[in-house]
Amino acid sequence: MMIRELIQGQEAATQLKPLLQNPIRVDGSLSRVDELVTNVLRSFTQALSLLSSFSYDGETLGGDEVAHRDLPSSGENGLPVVAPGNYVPRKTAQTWTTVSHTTDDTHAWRKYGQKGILNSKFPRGYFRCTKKYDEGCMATKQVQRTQENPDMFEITYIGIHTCKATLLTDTTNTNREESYLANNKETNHLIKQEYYLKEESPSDDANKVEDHHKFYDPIQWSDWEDIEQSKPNIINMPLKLASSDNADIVHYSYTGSQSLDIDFFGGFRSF
DNA sequence: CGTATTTGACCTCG
DNA sequence: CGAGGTCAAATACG
Repeated sequence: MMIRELIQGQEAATQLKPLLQNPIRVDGSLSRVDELVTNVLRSFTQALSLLSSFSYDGETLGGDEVAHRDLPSSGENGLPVVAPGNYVPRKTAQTWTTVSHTTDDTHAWRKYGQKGILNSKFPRGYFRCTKKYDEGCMATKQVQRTQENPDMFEITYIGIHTCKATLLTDTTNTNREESYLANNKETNHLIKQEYYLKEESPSDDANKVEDHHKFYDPIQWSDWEDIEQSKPNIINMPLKLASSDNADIVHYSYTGSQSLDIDFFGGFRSF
């Protein structure tokens, strides 16, 4: 699978090269370039993800079973130690946490577990990307209601999405988790209604794209610029949803794969 | 009837 | 051993 990804990326880059060398741009070549660049990036991301997590479930790389125990954990700089003849299971997944009043984030998640957490009032829900088996996307998230403010969720994202972005698509299955994690179902119901209302509100075609953008991505692009270089891929950062009455996206933290820790607070206000 | 959720058992790691 | 994470059979959903 990893080889396939790399070959795809190589092919895209091969097709890209003449397009960039040719000074004469025929129409449509720009979007073609964009498409190819996207493919190249996607292939790299996917391949890297596979590389760093391939023995996570023991079934990748030809299904050779790799024992999880009795292996060196990890060397300095967090990189896996590769013993001769051994593939070392390593989960060096990027992780970031947000606190928000919604759990929606435009990706399709599937719940696979829930646990009571010691000293925590509320259970923690475990979600994986619905495309785990279609596209091998290993992204995961954990959702837990905060003690202090029960209608806020602390959401921890683990691993980047390697599946095709589901931005601006299907929203029917993505927020069911709310109903379950909810103490106050009415509140979530209201939020959900607002969510749909806003989504359907664009008046005319001219404003449609911008309306969507404003709604789905109320965090301004520039807010992320400072940490741009530390992130694996801006596409994979959580896109937040916020209703216009609330400015409650409170806290972001990010942990890169090279033990680069960033922790900062933002008071992002959504118009 | 296919897909998502629920939930207790199971697994892993400290 | 126990806390947290995952699996999977049963069940609910649409």
